[in-house]
Amino acid sequence: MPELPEVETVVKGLAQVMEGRVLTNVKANRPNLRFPLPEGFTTKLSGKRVIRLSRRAKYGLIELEDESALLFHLGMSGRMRILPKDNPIFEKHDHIVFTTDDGTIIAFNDARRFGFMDIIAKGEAHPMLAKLGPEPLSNTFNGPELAARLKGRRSPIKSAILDQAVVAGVGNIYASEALYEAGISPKRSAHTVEGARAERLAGAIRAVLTRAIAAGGSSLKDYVRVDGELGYFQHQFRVYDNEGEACGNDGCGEPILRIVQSGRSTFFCGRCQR
DNA sequence: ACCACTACCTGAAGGC
DNA sequence: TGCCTTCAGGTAGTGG
Repeated sequence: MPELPEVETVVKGLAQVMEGRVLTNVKANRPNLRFPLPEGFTTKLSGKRVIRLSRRAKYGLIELEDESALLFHLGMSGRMRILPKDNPIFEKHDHIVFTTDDGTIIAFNDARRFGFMDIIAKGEAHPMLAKLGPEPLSNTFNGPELAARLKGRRSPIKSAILDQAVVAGVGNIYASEALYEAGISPKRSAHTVEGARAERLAGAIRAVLTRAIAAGGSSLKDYVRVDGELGYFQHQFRVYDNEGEACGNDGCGEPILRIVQSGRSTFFCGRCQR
């Protein structure tokens, strides 16, 4: 589920309850998520003060006072839940539980366990962050930057923008949404997206992600829902999961199509996207 | 280097 | 009611 906007919303929500607080207790209810938890996971975190929360691509970072950091990825089904202090109710798949010095309990819940966590030591770079492409919301991300990374690629553009080395943080939903907004067919060969077309796609990626983050921030009270769920809000998708619905572009109305590319669903308008 | 495919794991939804 | 199949928003690893 979580793509860049969801992770951003989760990070903002976690910041509200974690920043400046000490992790008085960290509990792992199992030894592994997608990967084994690192040696000494809970003891390396316990007693440390959280300095700030940040995000890179779809990764969240909990930065600690000793300049180490907890890196987390939500995978497909990962959620962060802030439990009510007076009556914390745990659920199935609450794998990692954090307690802060003001008694707040945060549970990482992940049914499918495609998510993972790791600890980055002071001064080290994490290998999973090393290969990432540009942040789509940074001011260095633009048409020429995108075109340069698509150069020589013969795969469909939809598959190419799912590659985190091309642009970091776009997932299956926003790939379809951005291509629709840019009027580019998901089947178009990636290397033909250059010049004005690449500029349009870079702008569409930025716009779609920005809108999704805004929807998270405005429909959640400061990113934390009353039930404690972070980052999951009502999306308004224009094509994703809308197979057969009428295209909403002025004067179109063609049914939205669904195809499979690299084993993943793609939704698009066969008339508006070329 | 690139690209398609598989594996990882659980749960929800649909067909019968 | 239950059994079976298919699908799900991610990414590392493999082999062509």
